Amino acid sequence: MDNKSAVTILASIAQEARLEIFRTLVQAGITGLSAGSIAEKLCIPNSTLSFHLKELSHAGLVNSRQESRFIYYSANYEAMNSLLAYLTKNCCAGQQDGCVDITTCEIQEREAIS
Amino acid sequence: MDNKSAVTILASIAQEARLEIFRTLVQAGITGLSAGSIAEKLCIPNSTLSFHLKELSHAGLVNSRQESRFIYYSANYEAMNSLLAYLTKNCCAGQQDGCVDITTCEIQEREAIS
DNA sequence: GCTATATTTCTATATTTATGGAAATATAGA
DNA sequence: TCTATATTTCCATAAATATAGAAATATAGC
Repeated sequence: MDNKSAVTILASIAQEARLEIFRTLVQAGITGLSAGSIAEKLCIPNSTLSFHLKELSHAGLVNSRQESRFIYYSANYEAMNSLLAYLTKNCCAGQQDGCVDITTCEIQEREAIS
Repeated sequence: MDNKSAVTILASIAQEARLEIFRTLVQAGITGLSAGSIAEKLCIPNSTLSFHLKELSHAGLVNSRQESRFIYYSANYEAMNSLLAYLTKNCCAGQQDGCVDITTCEIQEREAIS
């Protein structure tokens, strides 16, 4: 991850409609949702949604796959992961004085097991 | 955290100069850096830097404090934390199929102890 | 109060971005 | 091939954002 691609990714979700779309996809899981069902769920006109999905795809934050006449969009979790790691990289220069404490599902899972 | 404030925060770092400034502050720790030293370190004209710092402050991503003639800017780790939590909230609808795995310094610390 | 230093505000220009209707382009079943 | 459905592209307009020089505003030491 470098500055430019992080900016592209951040810009892709620095917009109300797109952030809503992205979070919907994050919650939808790897199967994702079709463009039409996103449009319906979030009340976004098709052409506008298409524009936003293109922005998200272009940034690499969402993946898409065709299935019959439908195109399914899904969150790219690896990209999200890389972005968050980039933002917090070398946080506090290695000191632990107030740093981020993110616990997402994989970590919750790991801790539940141990 | 809601959609609007997340967008404000994301927009504040969805710009090359500001992302660089923010990451510099994240790495600088709670003491932060003076406006002048940021300008010098990143080769950004004062007026431009001032504009960007205002954006970051307004979004709540950085704090500032006056110390003699200097103004020190520092990362707001709580705000960063909230943002990352918002982005990954209810990730994969509770399933663990490819989710984010962020481990920042507090977690590293906790794991090093245990 | 004067001077030097630190930072911000003002200003104008250039650039990028968001919106949604209408038309165009796929895809697949009959 | 015809038709219905799904999605994207085209387009024009409106709005927001980035840039940096010059001027203005703090702050502190003498």
